Amino acid sequence: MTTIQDVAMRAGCAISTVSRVLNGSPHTTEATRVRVMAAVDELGYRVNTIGRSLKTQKTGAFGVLIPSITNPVFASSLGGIEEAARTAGYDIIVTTSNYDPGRDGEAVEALLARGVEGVLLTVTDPATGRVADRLAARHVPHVLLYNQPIDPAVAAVTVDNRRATADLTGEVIARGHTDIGYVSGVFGSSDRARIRYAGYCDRMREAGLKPQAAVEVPFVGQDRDFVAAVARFLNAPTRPTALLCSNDLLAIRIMAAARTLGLRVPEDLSVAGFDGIDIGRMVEPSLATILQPAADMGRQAVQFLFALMRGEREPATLIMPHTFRPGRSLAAARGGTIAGALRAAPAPALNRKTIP
Amino acid sequence: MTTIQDVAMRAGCAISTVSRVLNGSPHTTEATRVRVMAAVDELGYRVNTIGRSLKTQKTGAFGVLIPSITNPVFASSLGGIEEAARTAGYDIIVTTSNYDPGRDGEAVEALLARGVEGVLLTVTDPATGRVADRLAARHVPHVLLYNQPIDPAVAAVTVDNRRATADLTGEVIARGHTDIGYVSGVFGSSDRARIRYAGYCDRMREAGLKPQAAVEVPFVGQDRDFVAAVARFLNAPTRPTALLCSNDLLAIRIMAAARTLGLRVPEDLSVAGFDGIDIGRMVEPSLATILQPAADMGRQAVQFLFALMRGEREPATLIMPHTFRPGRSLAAARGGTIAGALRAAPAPALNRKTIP
DNA sequence: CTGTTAGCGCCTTCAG
DNA sequence: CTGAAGGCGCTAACAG
Repeated sequence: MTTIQDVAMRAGCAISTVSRVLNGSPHTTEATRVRVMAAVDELGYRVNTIGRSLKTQKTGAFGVLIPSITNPVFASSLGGIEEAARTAGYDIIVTTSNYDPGRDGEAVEALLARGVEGVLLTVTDPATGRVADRLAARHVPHVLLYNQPIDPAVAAVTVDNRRATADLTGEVIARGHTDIGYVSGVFGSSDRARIRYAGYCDRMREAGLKPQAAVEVPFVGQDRDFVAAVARFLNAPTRPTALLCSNDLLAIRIMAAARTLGLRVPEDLSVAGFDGIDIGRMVEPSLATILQPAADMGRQAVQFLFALMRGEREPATLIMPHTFRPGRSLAAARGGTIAGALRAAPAPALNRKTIP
Repeated sequence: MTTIQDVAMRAGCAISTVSRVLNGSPHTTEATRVRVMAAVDELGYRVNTIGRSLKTQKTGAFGVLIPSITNPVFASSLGGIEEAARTAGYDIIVTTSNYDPGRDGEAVEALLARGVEGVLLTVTDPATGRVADRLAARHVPHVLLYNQPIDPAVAAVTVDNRRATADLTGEVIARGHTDIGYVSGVFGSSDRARIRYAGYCDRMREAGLKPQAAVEVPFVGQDRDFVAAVARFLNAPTRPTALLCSNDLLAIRIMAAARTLGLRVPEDLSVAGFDGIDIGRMVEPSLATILQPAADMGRQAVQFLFALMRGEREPATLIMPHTFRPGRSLAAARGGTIAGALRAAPAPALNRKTIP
C-alpha cells in the first residue's frame, strides 16, 4: 500500500503539502502541485479513506435500512438512493430487517458503529421500534422513508398513505362496487398497512358503506400456504366484488391465487394494489394501483439527509405526490351484488383440490 | 462520543486492558472483565470501527457492484449477499454501474479507496472491462457473480449460461417449434446475453435448424420506444413461432408488447426467458424460463469470497445448477408454420396505432 | 507558500 | 495479568 508519505518523498516535499494539493487547498504553487500530482500518478497512490475518516470524523458514507431488497418498491427507492449518493460522492451501506422489528435496532447499531454520517430508514414500525430516538440521541441525522413518523420532529419522506388509499377506494366505489374488502400484510410489521387500511375505512364510511375487517395474510412464506390462506376468504360466501390490497406484490400474488382458485379477475373479482411497481403494468390483467414515486422518494430522502447534515434544514415530513394508475384488474361492478359474483364463479368445486 | 479512554478511566484501568476485554483476549481476570463491562454499559460505549480499522487494516466490509438494483435477479442475489454478509458480521457497500462499462472501473476504485476487504461484482463485460485485473493487482480478493470469467484464475459464481440456454432451446424444439427467434439486450453490455445466444445457436444447429440472428433491443428506455422496436420484428413476415429472450424482464416486457400489438401468447407466439425471477410465475401466462438460484448464488459468492480472504481457497469458477421452469408462455407449436401464426394474428391493423 | 507537529480511536508488542 | 507507548494514514493548526 502506498501512503501519503511515499508521495511526499517522491515529490520531495512534506506530507502536509501533498495533503493540501490533494484536497485542493488554495495555498499552493502550481509547480509543487504538478510535482505532487506526478508522484501520485507514478506511484498509483489513492487516499486511504479510513485514515482520513479518523481525522475528520467524516466517513463519506451513510446507512440505509429497508425491510427487504427483493420487494421492487424498496429496490426502486434503493436505486434512487444509490444514484443520489454516488453523485454526491457518498457510499451507502445497505442493511435489511426482513420486517423483523428486533433487527431494526441491531442494524442501526451496526451502522452507528461503522460511523455513518447519516441514516435513511424504513422501519418496521415507528410506533414501537423507536429506533429514530436512538439516532437522535446520538445526533446522527436520519430520514424515515415510507414510514409516517409519530414524532413530527423526525424527518420523513413519504406519501399520504391514508389519503391515497381513500382516493383509491373512491375509484373503486366510483365503478359501482359496494362490497369492497381489504387484504393486507401483517399490521404488526408495517405501519403503512395500518394507515392505508384507515384510509380505506375513511372513504367507505364517507360513501355510506361499511368498512370490512382487514384480512391480514402472512406475506412471506410458501406459495401453497398463501393460496390456502387466500382461499379461506375468497371462497367464503361473503366474498367481496372488489379487493384492495395493501401493496402491489400482495395484489399480484392474490391475483395469481384467485386464478388458481378458478376466479377471473376482474370479472369475478376486481383487485387493486398500492405502490406502483413496474411489474404491475406488465401483468395480465394490468394492476390498478396507487403510484408512489419510489426512486424519486429515495433521491429526495438523500437530499433531505444532506441538508440535515449540513444543518440547512430542520426535520419535517415531506409528502410526495401519489397518483392513481388505472389497470384492467379493476373493472365496473357487474350487477354489483354478491349473489351475482358467486353465481359466476364455480368456486366450491375448484377449491377442494387446492385446500388441504 | 465516548471512547475507549473514557471506559478505561471509568473502570480504573488502562486502555489496553479495556481493549483486551472487548476483544476477548484470554489473559484477563474475571474481576477486571466485569468492571470493564460495567463501565461499557454505563457509558453506552461502542467500539469505533474506523479507529480499529486503521490499526488492523481490516474494515469488516466488502463491496458489491451490480449493474442495477431494480432488476429482480440482481435484487435477489443482493438479498442473498446481504444476508450472508450480515450473518458473518460484515457490512456491504453497494454500487451500481447501470450497464455502463466506464462506471465499473470508477466504482471499483471508490470501493478500493474505502478499504473494502473484498469485492463481489457483476461487471458489464469481463472481456473488455478488465476491472478484475485491477483488483488482482492490488491483491483484493474478488468474486465475479453471473459473469463468466475470461481468465480462469479469477473466481466466479455463475450458471452454465450456454448450456442452460441450449437446454431451454431444446425444450422449445421439443414442443414442435422450428422457427425460433432470439431477442436480447445489447450484447455490448452483457456477456451473459452473448453467451446465452451462443447456447441457443448450439442447440439449433444440433437439431438441424438454422439459428436466427439475434435481435438486440435497448433494454432501458421508454415503454413506447420499446413497443415500437419490438413491433418492427414481431410484425415482420418472418416472425417466428417462438421467441427466446436473454432474460426474464425482457421476456415479460415482450409479452406485454405482443399483447399491445394484438398477438396472443402463447397461441400466436411462444415466449421463454432466462433468470427465473419470482414475478415470472405470477404473470399471465406464466413465463417459461431457466431458473438460476439467484439468492443462493449471492450467498455462495460471499462464502467463496471469505474463503479467498482467509486464503483457504484458490480462485475457481463455481457453476451453480440451473433448472427449466415450465410456464404457459411456452406452448406446443400449432401447425408449426409461419403462415398459420400470421393468419391468426390481425397484426397490420393494430400496429399502426402503436408505431409512430 | 511550505514544513513540523499533534493527535483522531484503537490495537499490540513490550515491560513490569 | 496489566500498564505504557508507538503507530496505522491522514488532516489541520501553527510556525517558519
